Amino acid sequence: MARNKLRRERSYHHGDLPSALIAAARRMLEKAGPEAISFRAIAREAGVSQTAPYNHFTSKEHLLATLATIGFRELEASQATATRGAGTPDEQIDGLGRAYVRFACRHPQLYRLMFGVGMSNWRARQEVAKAKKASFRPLQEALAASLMTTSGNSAATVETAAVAAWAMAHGLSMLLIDGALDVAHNVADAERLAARVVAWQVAGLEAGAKSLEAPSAAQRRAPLRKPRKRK
Amino acid sequence: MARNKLRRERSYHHGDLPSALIAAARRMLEKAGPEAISFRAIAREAGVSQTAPYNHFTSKEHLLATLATIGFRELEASQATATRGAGTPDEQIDGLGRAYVRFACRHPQLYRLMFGVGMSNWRARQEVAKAKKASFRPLQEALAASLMTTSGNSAATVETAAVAAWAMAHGLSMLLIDGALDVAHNVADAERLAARVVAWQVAGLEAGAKSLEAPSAAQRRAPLRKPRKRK
DNA sequence: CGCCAATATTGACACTGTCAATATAAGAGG
DNA sequence: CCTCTTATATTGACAGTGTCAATATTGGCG
Repeated sequence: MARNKLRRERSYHHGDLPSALIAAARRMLEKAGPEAISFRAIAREAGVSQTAPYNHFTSKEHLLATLATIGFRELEASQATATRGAGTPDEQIDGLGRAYVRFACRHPQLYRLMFGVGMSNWRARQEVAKAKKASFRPLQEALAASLMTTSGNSAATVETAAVAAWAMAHGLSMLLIDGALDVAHNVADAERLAARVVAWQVAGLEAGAKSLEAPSAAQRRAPLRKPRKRK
Repeated sequence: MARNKLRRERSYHHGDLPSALIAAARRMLEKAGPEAISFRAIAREAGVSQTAPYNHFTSKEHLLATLATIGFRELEASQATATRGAGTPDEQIDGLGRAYVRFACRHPQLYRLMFGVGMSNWRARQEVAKAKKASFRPLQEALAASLMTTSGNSAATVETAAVAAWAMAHGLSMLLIDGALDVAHNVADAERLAARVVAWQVAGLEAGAKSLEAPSAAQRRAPLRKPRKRK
């Protein structure tokens, strides 16, 4: 095995088929959507014949999963740059949220793919899941920082806040991509709306935390863990 | 045309193929997922041969779109029953949000389909979009009621709140269905988490509204409509 | 150089969505 | 009752798909 050599320059039969394949896949993806993408067409686009890709990807699913993983890595990178140089945790959260939605709107088909791949293969699914969680971590951390500084909040509360933030960003992205919101027709509209929604979310952070910390009716109705049945 | 007669009982060749087809499609959907569903397999399941469905649906996409529309109608119905008898607007919002996520978790594949159908056909796409918006209206209205009673909020603020709420519910549903949240492994966990997140959201409503009404830094940075350029 | 393993191709199979041509039968009109 | 129209269902076909088995090619190591 001389994999390290293969990766360098165009040397073998094709040179670097894996990269060429995912590049082709990506190009076709943004053009025609995830459903219309065909393994054979990818191979054609890369200039090799139908079954050549099977030397590098075990299946079409595998290729798409790698592409999805790459997408998550890029999202993570864009999240990382969004926090760089930002000031207060709340400002960071604001920036992260806007950057998240912006990424989704800039690469709508890729974003769809990232959350749409149905992985029958266990290993591939796991890898995508890992990248997914990693891309979410920056927001999670900023949230934790914000909620820790304001007042002592339980880990469960912080976690709930993180889930809420992610759900918000993800849901908004999806609705925007789907064109379900007739408030936003173009990317600029989408970003403006995202900014408003994110600001909304940030403003409500403290109140939400307080409501969960001081067990209210809703909290009692739905604890994070089922309360031990008392005899 | 004697359509009204046809619809009654099993009379024609098959009886009521359209219903049988969507029933079959639905059955296979929840079992194997949206990607694995095949037009021919649906026909087989319904006991007719490959091309019989083309007398009732112009394409596979058309069939799936009608199924998605049905899904949205059911979601709308479940939302409607969730508000019935509830008290304050905030309690209604709480119930609506929980019911929304519950629906998604109970019919994960259908929910995926509802937001996943890529409609190349214009007419079908429009119909699905209409049902989609209708299913969202209950939450929208409860939100408007809540924000109107507490204090006079602008229409834009109410709209932003509605979008935020929908995004939250949708995003949380999607993340739960995808298994992206390792906090929730089963449906019960999911519902508990949903309740917490929704409660969070409701608690933050007022603060969010206030932040948007009193133009803050974020608001000035991102108005709903681009401010007229002043000379 | 010669060989081996990694890489690519060819051919095939079962499947898919969809179309054209054909067969069937239910209900309307005589 | 017997046609005839018209909606419905079937057969056969075509191009395209994902994937496998068998075969060919070729780069680099010994």
